[in-house]
Amino acid sequence: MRSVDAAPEDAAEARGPVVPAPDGSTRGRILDAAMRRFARSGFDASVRSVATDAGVSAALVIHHFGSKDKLHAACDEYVLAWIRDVKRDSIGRAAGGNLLQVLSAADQYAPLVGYVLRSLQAGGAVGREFTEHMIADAEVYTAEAVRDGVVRPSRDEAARVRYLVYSALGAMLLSVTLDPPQDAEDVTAALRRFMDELYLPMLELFTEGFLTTRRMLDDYLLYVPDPPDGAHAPTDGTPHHDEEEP
Amino acid sequence: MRSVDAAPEDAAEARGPVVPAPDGSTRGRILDAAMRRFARSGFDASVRSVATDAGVSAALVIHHFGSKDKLHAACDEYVLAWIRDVKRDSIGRAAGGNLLQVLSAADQYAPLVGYVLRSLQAGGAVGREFTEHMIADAEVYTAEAVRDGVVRPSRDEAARVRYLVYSALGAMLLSVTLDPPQDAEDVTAALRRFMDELYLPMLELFTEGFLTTRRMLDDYLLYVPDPPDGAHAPTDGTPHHDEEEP
DNA sequence: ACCGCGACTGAACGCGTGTTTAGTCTCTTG
DNA sequence: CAAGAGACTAAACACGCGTTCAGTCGCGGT
Repeated sequence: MRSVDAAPEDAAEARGPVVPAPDGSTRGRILDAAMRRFARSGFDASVRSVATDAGVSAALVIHHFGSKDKLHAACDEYVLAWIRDVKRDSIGRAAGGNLLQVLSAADQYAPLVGYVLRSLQAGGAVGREFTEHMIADAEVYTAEAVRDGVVRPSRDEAARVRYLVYSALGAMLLSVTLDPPQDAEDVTAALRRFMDELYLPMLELFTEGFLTTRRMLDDYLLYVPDPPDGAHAPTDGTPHHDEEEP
Repeated sequence: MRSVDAAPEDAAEARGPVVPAPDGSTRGRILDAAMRRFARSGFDASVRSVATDAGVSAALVIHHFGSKDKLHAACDEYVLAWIRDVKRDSIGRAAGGNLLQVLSAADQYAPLVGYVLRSLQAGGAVGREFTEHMIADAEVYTAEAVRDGVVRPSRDEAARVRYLVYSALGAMLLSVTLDPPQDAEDVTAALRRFMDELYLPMLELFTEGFLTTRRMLDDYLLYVPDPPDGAHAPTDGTPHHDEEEP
């Protein structure tokens, strides 16, 4: 039931889905249409609209999925399975915590990306789970990077990872929300444009930092003595109030 | 149906109290109720619900504002005027680009904060304008800070400011979206909690950076020769290629 | 050949929505 | 006082929504 369906897909639809493709069944067609419609128009899209997209009646959608909520849940599951597949197929490339970037690089994943963003926007299950997965992955990768000496250790690794993921994801979400692609079509292009613009300042910040003085950090460490992880005491950065600076 | 532009509006706007409080008029009460309802329940809240909140009939809401869209627009204007007031009264404190933090410190601004977040979430006019104002302010403040030597200069100041604002705002938005306060009431508490958790990694990143090596930045600068601001050449860092690690 | 069953549909139901209508009440004004 | 104007409301209207209903079609099993 994977990608066995070959003939009709190739001709009609531009590219056969690489991954958990809906089988040829009508139910699968409806599920796929629903996922794309939700990605494009948000979860307020009507059942009738996805029915039209799938070329069936609205009643049939309910017949197969029971209710709109269950259709939504089925889409969530479908998308999560798809994401799991993509991640398994591209381990390493999706490192660094920028899975969305990897996804937006290939247009075939456009509906996936759109769906994830819609779910993040609406606070749905997919958004939550996607975020937590990214945090979990990023924890592993940054731990490796710290061990290899290419990333500085943090006084609270978990908090840092969470901060980084929230910042990156949130910035993307905000960008496409405030300045949505007028084609309402591919968010991937918008995401790429966003990253082209903002990659340099991110890199700058990551390698050179932002502040020239340690004062704010030291003051904070003095004020709040113990971060959750007691392993790294604030003793490594000797808190003294002076500006070490050229 | 014509009564949209009324006289009392002029009076209220001209006086401009500390907070653009709604005058005693029924119209003002409706406007205030609508703003709070939209902040709490999003812009899908029904006209009838804000009418109930204001203690009037739904028809009267339409009678005073013409339509739901115009009510929404009036709320936007109302909130923007309020924000302008707050900013004028707390110049300096709202520096650094963390106006939302300042706002969430005082519970009296809870509906304001909620409204702004809802507008950011929905991509509304208030969200857009709020973001652009924050970027404009942050540009001024970081320019000062760079001149004073407490913040490192950037190869593209405008892009950096935009990146910082989008990251900060986006992270907050994502946080309250994915993990909304179950009371559906004060987002300010959620925002404070969010900042308590993530202030340390932010400070760490800003003073110490994230990467230990300049390789990624130098590679990028080599690959993309000229950032919009041609002032700072990438000559300061010597790019060298050794082993590869993302 | 018949039966049954699932896919499938057009039409309708019930509900909530934004908005309109017609009317009442209260005040101001000539 | 009469008349008008505006604040205000209950009721209704038109519409889109998710869902249900009754029925048709086609196909596999006995």
